[in-house]
Amino acid sequence: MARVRLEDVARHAGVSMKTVSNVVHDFPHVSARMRERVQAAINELGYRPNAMGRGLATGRTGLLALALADVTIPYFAELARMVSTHAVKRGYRLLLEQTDSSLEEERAIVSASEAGLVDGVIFQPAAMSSFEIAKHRTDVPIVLLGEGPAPLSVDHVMIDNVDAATTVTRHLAALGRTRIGFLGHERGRQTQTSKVRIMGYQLGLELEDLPVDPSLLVASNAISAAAAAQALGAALDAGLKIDGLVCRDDLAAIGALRALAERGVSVPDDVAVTGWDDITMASFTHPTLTTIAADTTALADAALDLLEERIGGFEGLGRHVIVPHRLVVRESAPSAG
Amino acid sequence: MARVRLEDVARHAGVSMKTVSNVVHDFPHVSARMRERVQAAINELGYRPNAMGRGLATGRTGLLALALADVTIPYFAELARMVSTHAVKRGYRLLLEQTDSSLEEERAIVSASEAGLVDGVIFQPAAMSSFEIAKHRTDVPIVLLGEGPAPLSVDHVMIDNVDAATTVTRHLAALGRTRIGFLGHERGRQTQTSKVRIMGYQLGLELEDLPVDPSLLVASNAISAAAAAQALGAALDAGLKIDGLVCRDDLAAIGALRALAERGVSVPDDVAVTGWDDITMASFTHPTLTTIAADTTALADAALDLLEERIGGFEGLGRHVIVPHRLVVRESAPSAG
DNA sequence: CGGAGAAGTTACAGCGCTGGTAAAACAGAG
DNA sequence: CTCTGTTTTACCAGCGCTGTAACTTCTCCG
Repeated sequence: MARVRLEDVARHAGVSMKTVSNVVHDFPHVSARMRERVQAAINELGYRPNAMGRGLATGRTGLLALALADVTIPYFAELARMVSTHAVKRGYRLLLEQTDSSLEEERAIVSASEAGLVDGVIFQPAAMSSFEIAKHRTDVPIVLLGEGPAPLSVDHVMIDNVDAATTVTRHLAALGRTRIGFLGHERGRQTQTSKVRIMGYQLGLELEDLPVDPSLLVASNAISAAAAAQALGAALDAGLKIDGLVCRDDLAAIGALRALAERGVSVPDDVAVTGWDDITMASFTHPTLTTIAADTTALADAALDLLEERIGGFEGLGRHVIVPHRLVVRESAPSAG
Repeated sequence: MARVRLEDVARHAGVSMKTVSNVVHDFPHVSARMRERVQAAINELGYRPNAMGRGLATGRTGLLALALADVTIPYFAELARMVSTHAVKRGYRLLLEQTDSSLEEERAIVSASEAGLVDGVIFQPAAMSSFEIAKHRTDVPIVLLGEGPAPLSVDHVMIDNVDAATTVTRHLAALGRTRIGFLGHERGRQTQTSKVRIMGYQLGLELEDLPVDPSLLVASNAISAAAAAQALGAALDAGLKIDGLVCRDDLAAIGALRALAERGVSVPDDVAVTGWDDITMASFTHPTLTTIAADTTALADAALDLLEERIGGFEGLGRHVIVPHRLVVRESAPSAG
């Protein structure tokens, strides 16, 4: 089973390499008889085109990189699935890169120490600033995802986080909640995601004439249910009084449910809770989670659209695409009335 | 910012291409002065080695494919994370391929219509039989994951599923449960995973002198909490009586918790429930899940070890590696006594 | 101070494929 | 039966890099 090359097929079929190449790619201007003859040779020899050879010759690899913090974060897993599925439909395959939100890893993604491997990059930054992205960026086409900063020259797809956070906060207010907390942002330096969501939360409070009280903000040590449960538990034990809770993401909300349950606090009666992302699990928590759902299909599609245009040679300024989101109401914060 | 090639650097530094290549790869036998001079040229020109070129020349790409059904299934997400992390440590990057358990997609993975793109494949089959794998397989190094069938010629890493299922079943029996059900296998044609877990479940029942009753097996329409909840709910409503429940995986267990909660059945008092996989969420369900935890670090490492040997040229028969697992006891099925 | 051996550097031939273009084959018209 | 116009096929030059082997320059010892 030695490696079979294009040339071997050509010789075997008694035609030129280019003709075989044309057959492989289903190019026009190949007579039916010729096509048949070549195909027979291909099958007979078990020929498999070599992606590297083609890649070198065409300058394309058909690979896209998807860079995100951690695939085990359910939202990212769902994002990866969406992007992968849609990418495959468009003839690309997906390279998975995890950054663990580390600045160093993110820099490596953006500055692409190796050229030619991927045709484009879809990147959800967590640590890098807009300035850093602009500074380290090479000329590999890239599309940014999420609420992070985007340099003017880079395409960007996101949902309107401030609006969503405002919506969710007002939803709690409509339930008559007046001491509405926020859970799950980072202690210390915050990701842009946390910042804009807190911004929307505050705006919601203001619109409802509720006091904005910094002591209602409960930071967490990590993006995980465990860290959120621990953080909220500690805050409650220290005397925090709330009757509503906006969580930065569903994982934080799940942690909150746990911390509240352990302390005999009823959800939603004593405290109404909302999540963010509408991960699959949000329908299976106890109680089920009211949450913000981004349209991830539209997100993946938009990102790929922009990226393909860049790959195709578009060189204009960065485009910013806002993708729809909606509030999914479940048990943890039911509708008013 | 035109593309800079190795040759450009060589010319700029006044040396041969090979010397530049040696510097890039930190090869020995390059004098410090030379190294410095070349490095300066590299920096000055902003040279990035081209992966395709190197790939063609060396026959290696540094890419591995990880093929699994669906990354949004939490166990697979955790697997992907592990494999990716360990692969990166070894100098590889990971291509993510989702098969959705479809026979066609799985065949495409195994028969690799394109050569040269990945150095090896790690594949968790769901639909393909051992015979099919052997039949479609090309000579790309491959390692199989999971309890599925493996042809004699192919390497394989798994945990001892029968033993684990027996353990978990006996754990429930030790709690005094006598009507122990099984939830979450496929309706109709079952995956090998389901088969071996049911096998271990039955063995456990037999060892405990409990009756093996087919009506205690509750099949589900999909690997998801929703499908499992629906299936168990229907069974309960139809009169199924159980006091213990072995679930095929944590998702099924989460669905079971939901179905039971909705019917006012207390877990673990009325029904003790166990999951499988120890996904992160298993610590945050209500109640928390007793479950089987595979050593995924060992799994990823073993798979990569085998694969690297194959990539290195090993051509012996398929090796089978069993990786450890353990029972993690939490609230849904606490320890006896 | 000459020569053997080590250290450092270079030239060159591909790796497998495709794009552009030249050449050949063929068909139709006069 | 020749000539033009079109379709089909073949040739060639790389794409960017590395492995091999050969060459040049040092270094050290007798």
